[in-house]
Amino acid sequence: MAKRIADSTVRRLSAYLRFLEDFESRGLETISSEELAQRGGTTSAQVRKDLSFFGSFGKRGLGYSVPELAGRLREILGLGREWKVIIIGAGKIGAALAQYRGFRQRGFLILAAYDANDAKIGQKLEGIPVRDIAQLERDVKQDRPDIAVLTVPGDEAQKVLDRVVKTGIKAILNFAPTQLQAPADVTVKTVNMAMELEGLSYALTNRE
Amino acid sequence: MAKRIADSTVRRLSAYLRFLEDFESRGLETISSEELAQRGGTTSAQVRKDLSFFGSFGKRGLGYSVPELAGRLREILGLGREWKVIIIGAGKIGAALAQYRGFRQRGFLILAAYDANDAKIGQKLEGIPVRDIAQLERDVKQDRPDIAVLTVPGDEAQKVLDRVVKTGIKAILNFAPTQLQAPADVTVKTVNMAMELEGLSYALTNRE
DNA sequence: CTTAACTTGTGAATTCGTTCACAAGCCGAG
DNA sequence: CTCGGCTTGTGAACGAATTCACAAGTTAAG
Repeated sequence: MAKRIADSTVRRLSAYLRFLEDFESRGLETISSEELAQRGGTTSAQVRKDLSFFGSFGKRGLGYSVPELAGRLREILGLGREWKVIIIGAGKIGAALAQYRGFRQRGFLILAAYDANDAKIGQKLEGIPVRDIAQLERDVKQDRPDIAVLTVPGDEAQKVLDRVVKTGIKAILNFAPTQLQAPADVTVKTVNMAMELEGLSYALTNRE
Repeated sequence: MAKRIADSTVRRLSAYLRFLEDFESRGLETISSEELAQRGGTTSAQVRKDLSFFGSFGKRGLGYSVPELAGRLREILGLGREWKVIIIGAGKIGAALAQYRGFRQRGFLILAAYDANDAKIGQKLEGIPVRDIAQLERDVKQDRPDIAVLTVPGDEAQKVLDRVVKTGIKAILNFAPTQLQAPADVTVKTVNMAMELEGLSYALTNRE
């Protein structure tokens, strides 16, 4: 990939794909950048610019073929294959994620959850086996998961992250409300509810 | 507030506050923008610029007083008061949120959860009462919650949002993987796990 | 009192992302 | 085949956010 693509662009591509799938299921054949923009709360120029980083997929005067563009976006986003996921931390958030249908739907296969709590080890979490965190390294060597989801308490997150990174996993989805340090070749995305809530608090406090 | 503050700035303030609380609990008195920056994965100039939008809180040659800056940030973020929160959708994600300690810790008080499922109504979700969504309007009039958290399926989210907006609630935290339309005076923050996962998929697919 | 070592606060410069504006291409009607 | 209505793709203009760079203030030591 020649140019570095902005994070915001990738997020929008993800949103476009969701609308396209909606359109696809309703049997629509083509869609214009304008229609796509309205659904995504952006502008048609933005949509065209986003897509232009990856090629030219439309037909002037006509718009985009819905199935073709959807296919291209899946390809760009790397959704053409199955990604193997492990969840670390079998608490409430881990459980909520384990049953989240969006994972499987998009090709994310949850292999297992890991925890240090003996009462949980050996149980099932929404059908997914809970294993002893002690066997993490061995399992990773064998199962080769691509993504680790961290749902551990904030004060353990960095330590667990370091351990996960050492196994060679290159993508982390972190739910701990902590800024994590990782090597440059490891991608960490953090979902921080506390931060979002404080953003709402700020908005409520500082409005004209 | 004179100038409009960027979303990214507010998120960083929120991160700075977290570090400051950590420093505070360790009894440290002052901190430099450089130290704050390292913890937050940013630069000292960024830290100073962020703070400069709201005033000048530091002492040249010395740095910032930890307790003072923490207090200022709490004030700026509107964390000096209690915010009343309702959760709409008593599923797994709702349950995970209901038990999340971060809410109470930061002054967010969860009043109730709402659901349409008779089996859930009247139960407790982590100690929080689950009420009939039918009585939403009446309850809001009485309890005056500030924030609504939406944990409903994607295809119902817009409908539920419209209903919530009509009650006069001005701040929404949305967990449905859907782009929502709301009036300009209502702040909507969306936490979209599907989007984050696809961001990871993209990163894994397109690396040098 | 002077000097050296630090650190803030902030205009200026730069980089990054979005929007504008329009030439180029496509389609259908006549 | 030509014209009018549409829509894409993309440089150029713009605007927003980040980084630079340095004067000004603070402290401690001599």
